[in-house]
Amino acid sequence: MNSNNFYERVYDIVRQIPEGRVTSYGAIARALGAGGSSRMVGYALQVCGGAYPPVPAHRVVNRVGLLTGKRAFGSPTMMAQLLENEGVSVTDDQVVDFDRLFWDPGGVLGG
DNA sequence: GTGGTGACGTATA
DNA sequence: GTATACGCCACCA
Repeated sequence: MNSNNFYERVYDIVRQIPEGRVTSYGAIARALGAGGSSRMVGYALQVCGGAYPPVPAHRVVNRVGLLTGKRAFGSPTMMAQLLENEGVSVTDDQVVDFDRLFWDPGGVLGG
């Protein structure tokens, strides 16, 4: 399994995020068994640039829908634009209707 | 091997 | 409800 590494664990889940949806670090962390290690999730996404297939890190935000990792895309607005490209509205670096667009990785992986 | 850091989340005052 | 402190654990020096 290529998911033996912690990073790929995160990548695998993030890539499961459907288009036009978003999720939180905590949800991903719990899905991979990290639970309170939500910080490691974002850390992994920061270096997702060397992962393949590419990881839609722009679909991952904090638990309030805030685009905290926007700076990891090279531009402070790139993350928001990528989301808008998929139909996700973003205001003030914050996802609109986050609760509605929220996607639970465990709800799919768990079957 | 030890110390510091971090795209977060939870608990406490 | 707002503000502060802690924990969590993998990566880097």
